Amino acid sequence: MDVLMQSLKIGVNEKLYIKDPESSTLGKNIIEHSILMIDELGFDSFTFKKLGVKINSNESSIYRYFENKHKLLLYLATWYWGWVEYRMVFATNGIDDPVKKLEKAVEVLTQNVEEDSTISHVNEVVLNRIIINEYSKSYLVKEVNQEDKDSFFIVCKRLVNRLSDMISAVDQKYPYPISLASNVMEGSLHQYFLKEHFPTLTNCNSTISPTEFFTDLIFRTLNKK
Amino acid sequence: MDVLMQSLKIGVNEKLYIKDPESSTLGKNIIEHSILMIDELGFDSFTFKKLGVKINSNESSIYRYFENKHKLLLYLATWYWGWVEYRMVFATNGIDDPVKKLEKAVEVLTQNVEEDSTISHVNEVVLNRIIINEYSKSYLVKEVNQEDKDSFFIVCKRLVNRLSDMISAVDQKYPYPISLASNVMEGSLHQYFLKEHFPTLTNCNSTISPTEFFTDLIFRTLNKK
DNA sequence: ACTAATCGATAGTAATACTTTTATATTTGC
DNA sequence: GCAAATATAAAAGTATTACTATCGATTAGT
Repeated sequence: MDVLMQSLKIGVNEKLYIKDPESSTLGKNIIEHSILMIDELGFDSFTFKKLGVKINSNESSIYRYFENKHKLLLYLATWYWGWVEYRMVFATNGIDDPVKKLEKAVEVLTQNVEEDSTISHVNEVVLNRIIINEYSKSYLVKEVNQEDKDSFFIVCKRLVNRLSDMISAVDQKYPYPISLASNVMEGSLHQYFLKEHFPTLTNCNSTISPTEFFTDLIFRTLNKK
Repeated sequence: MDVLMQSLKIGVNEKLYIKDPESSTLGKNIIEHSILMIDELGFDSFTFKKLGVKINSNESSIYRYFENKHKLLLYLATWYWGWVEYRMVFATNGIDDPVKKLEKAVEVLTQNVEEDSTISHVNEVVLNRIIINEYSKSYLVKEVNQEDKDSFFIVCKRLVNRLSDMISAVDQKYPYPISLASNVMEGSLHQYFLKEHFPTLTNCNSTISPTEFFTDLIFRTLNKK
């Protein structure tokens, strides 16, 4: 990953936290170890009490940063999509051919986060795993409409819109660009999940990647000029 | 819906319950009102205690039918997919043209459950809403591999395989039939969710249905003979 | 009429998801 | 370099959840 990334700070909606975790050592510790712990225990079994023990801090101190674990998950998800968006914009910037541009965008969005490109305290490889396993839980809640009004999903939405625009740039007549874009985003996470837990429900495996499947799907679907 | 449905009993894996809810009035009450209550409160806020109050029964009595609310959700989901599978097999049976057969299958799988075709105590319209909003939570858990071994997802898997076979029957050379099938199943739920809560992330609305989007997607993707 | 199964009621436990208070550090502003 | 402000740790407390266990009353089957 580019050196530029090391000084990059992904901006996250201020309503998602009480105190900015980037502003202190404890805050960064919370982020770093919550990622590892959610991955280890699963989001449902993860608690602030357990996290407090792990980082030698106190439950009540963590509550000064995040209202609850749901907000923390939203924070991590926003950070993740912000990071993906950055990489997507960076990777597609300057590509003039719409087909190649879309191809690159799909690649960034759907590719496996492999190399441990750890920026500071965020382990992106583990965070990617959390998004695959837990992201749906962040929006499949009764409060989703209010949370959308509070712009908690704005980064993810922007990303889908970017992809949709690139789809339309390839085929202006295609009638469902946004649905295709949201389908690729969500579907990609799902194919990774299937690959791991329900291998009989996907053709993706060690040789065929979700990127291949979705790239093929998109370009079969669109009429290239 | 066919009269035949009225006498139909959808079989559910016996490990999912302690006592068969179909075997008593209380059991049927649990099913009927848990569906309504999960829809109303969301799965996260739903508890056996609240359900007990609603049906004028006792928390501990409900525990005699289901180990916990997670198993109840798995039960409802299995019932739902069994019901969809039945309708899909019924609707596609006897269609010889692979294209028409696939078209029909996609229609059944992705169509909105509208008419209140209430079989006995199960309200399928509301159950469909629950599946859209909560189904992911039934498998996005740490125990998923063990639960898969216990065959909790067998009905859903069979359904995806049926669709995959119909895809291959249309285009034997298409390399990702299972991924396409699982993508349609999961993606369809997701497009309904977006339509309801994130309308800017989907082209589906009151005039364009998820069925249209996915039918179009599949037939653009496949080479018909 | 007897037996087994079913159910409701009550009580109890351990864990969760917080909130509040207080004492102690640490930082920073001057 | 010191006072004031801020941050953190520790402890205690509350309401709710997710169960488990026990017991007596009712009902159902034979």
